Amino acid sequence: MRSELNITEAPKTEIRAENERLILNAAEAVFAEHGFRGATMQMIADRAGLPKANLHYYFTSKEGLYRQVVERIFFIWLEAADAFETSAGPAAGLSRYIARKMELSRTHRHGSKVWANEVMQGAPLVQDTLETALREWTDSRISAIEGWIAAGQMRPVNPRWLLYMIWATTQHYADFAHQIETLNGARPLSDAQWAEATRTVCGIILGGLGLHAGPAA
Amino acid sequence: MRSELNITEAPKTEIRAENERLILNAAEAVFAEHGFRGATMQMIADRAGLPKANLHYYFTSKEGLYRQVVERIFFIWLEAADAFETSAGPAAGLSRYIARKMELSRTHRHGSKVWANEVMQGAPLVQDTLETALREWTDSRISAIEGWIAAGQMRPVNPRWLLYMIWATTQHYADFAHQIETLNGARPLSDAQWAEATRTVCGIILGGLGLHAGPAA
DNA sequence: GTCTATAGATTGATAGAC
DNA sequence: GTCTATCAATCTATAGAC
Repeated sequence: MRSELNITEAPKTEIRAENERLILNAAEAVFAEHGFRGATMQMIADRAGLPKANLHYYFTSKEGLYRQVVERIFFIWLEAADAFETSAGPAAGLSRYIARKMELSRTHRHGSKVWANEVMQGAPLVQDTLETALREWTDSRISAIEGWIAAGQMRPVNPRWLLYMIWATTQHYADFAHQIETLNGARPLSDAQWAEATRTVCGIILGGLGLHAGPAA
Repeated sequence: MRSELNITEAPKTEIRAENERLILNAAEAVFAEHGFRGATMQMIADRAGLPKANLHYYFTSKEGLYRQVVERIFFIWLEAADAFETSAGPAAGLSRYIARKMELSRTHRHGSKVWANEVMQGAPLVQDTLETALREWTDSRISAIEGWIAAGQMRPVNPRWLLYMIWATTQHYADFAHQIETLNGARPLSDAQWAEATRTVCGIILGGLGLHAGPAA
């Protein structure tokens, strides 16, 4: 007595995973452009190609959806943080980190904008993350840079302003992508332009620290 | 037959100017935090300490109010652009421009955020400004920098990525002020910290271009 | 799991007493 | 010039047929 149900394996779970991914991607794009309050569930639904009610079937509320978008971004940020490897010295460590962050600005533009929006609004959601995870990560890298300076491996600068400079410069290519593309004749940056921008950013910062630019990867 | 009216000179005009200023300042702060769609007239009214209806008495619509806020910011941006004086050579020209932009990030945080929000949303309002005024200004400074490079006054880099780097780094101190202050123990940067950050930014960029840092003013 | 219909709250904007 | 009351539109969220 075999029924016609269960023809595919775990159908409900697959549909759920696929739709959640669809909605999360749409939400990321809409939250990126309009911020939390400016975004509407209707915009997100339209972008996902689903009726508005389906969003509330998969996510409890607008804030719950936003929270998951922000969490996803934070894990991507954590992954990029690993590129800041301190064991190979300042030139290699900094240039790998800068290159990785430039890559993320190209591949995860929306995520960067959502983070920027969240911080500009006073971090109502990620305040504890700033105070714990980001603070610890920042302090540990500041110590590493101070070690390099003490060892005479780079010019003495306050590591904090150096880190902010790297964050600002790399994330600018995501957050201000529209301005950059407008000044580029309304076209996205080409592969060659991304590579040159990355090389220029690495070159100026490393040069400013008295280092020779390492391989941009 | 002297009436009790007209005791002060031009009372209506003074009241109008004062209230418009009050509303514009409140609107700039609210638009900075929430973007155009996320901001509400009620929030702006509360911040200005006025009933909501008064906003519509002085400004025709939410969009009209937003437009005036953005225009005010653009004039401030224009003023900063003048600090990029090319006649004194790269070290003086660039360091004065960087110092002026850092100063603006400190004194006009909200304006910078409104601009960032507007660009992140795809510049629905200032698109023509990007294509005309900003493009012309950028092209003229790129030419100036290319002149310095041709004269052997600085290391050869693509001037475009250099300009983006300066914009990104300086505006970061306004747009991400909340993150910076959180990492500073929930306190605003002191005078000394602002000065040191400005010196560090100038030092790294000028050093990366093979220049000696000029006076940070 | 999907989708139409709609409830309940909030929005931009205006009318009209003061 | 100020401010309460209110309208029409839009928002988040849910109910309930399919």
